Amino acid sequence: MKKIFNMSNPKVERVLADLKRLGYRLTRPRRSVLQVLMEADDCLRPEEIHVRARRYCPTLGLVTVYRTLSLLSGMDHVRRVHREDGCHGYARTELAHGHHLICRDCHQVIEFPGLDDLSLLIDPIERETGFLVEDHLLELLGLCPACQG
Amino acid sequence: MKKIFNMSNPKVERVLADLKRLGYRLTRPRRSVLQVLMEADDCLRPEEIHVRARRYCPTLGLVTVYRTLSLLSGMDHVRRVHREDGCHGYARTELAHGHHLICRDCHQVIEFPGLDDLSLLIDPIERETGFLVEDHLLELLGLCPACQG
DNA sequence: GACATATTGAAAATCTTTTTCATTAAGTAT
DNA sequence: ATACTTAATGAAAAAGATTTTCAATATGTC
Repeated sequence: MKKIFNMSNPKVERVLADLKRLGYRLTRPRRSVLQVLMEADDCLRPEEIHVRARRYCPTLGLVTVYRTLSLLSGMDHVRRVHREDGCHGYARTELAHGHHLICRDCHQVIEFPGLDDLSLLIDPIERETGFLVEDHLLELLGLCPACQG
Repeated sequence: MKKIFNMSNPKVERVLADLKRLGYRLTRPRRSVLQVLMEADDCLRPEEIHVRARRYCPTLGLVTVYRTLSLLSGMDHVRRVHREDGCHGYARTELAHGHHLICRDCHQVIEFPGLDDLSLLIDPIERETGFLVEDHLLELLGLCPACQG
């Protein structure tokens, strides 16, 4: 297999292996999108991913970005994140655990970590509704420190 | 004031009073959108609101639906709800408190009530981040009882 | 290295939402 | 009631995001 660009990122490798396992081809466009997603520390819109990924694959089309995002989120390697402005951002699953602080003034989105255990909240709901809860999305809306002035 | 259509709904009346108080005109198109939102028990997409509201105002344009939704959500009488499919739904604020159970199989959205107090969760976050939290959106993703089979 | 076909990029189509602008109608004064 | 002022409306066009179509390309395999 020809080495296309530097791909020392183990997160990228892991997803590539999974794609291969499922019979998908490991193409240059897919690698480029994956590379961008795995090296990013925040969530990106498809257009932004397109711009960045062309560093690795200059012929990359926006359509392929959409298709790759759809594929990857189907496999839960990336996750689609709702944004206030109505369009979507994508982030690798580790990042997109669904905990956000969103400022209603400057619209910045801050991730906040360390809140994986919502079982106190979720357990009673599962009992009452019969729903099997697999994941959660929690967004807190308000004012960031800078916009409170 | 001429009675345009049956408007015994006190929720509608309350919002109309608020619109009036702020100097907005109580137009037939606005009444029709409001009527639909306040009689609905789930969240509706703008297109769906348009269809239903034309029962009350046959000349109603979709553009006005969008404008009215924007006005009403600015006043927090209705709230925009993110949907899996990428577009938005709107529901009166009581309904749209941001607590949803979403089934990944049949995509039904179930509201669950009675969870207004997330202060145990929110207080420490406010302390750590300096963020002022005004509202929250909590979505639980999983499988509804019917789709677990 | 050649082959079968999954994948791609470009263009066009779709769908949601916003903007523009001439027309209409709500609220107020007459 | 009638006239007046201007906020609000509807239609068309524009703008944006996303999907579909399809001929060309490149991957993994033989």
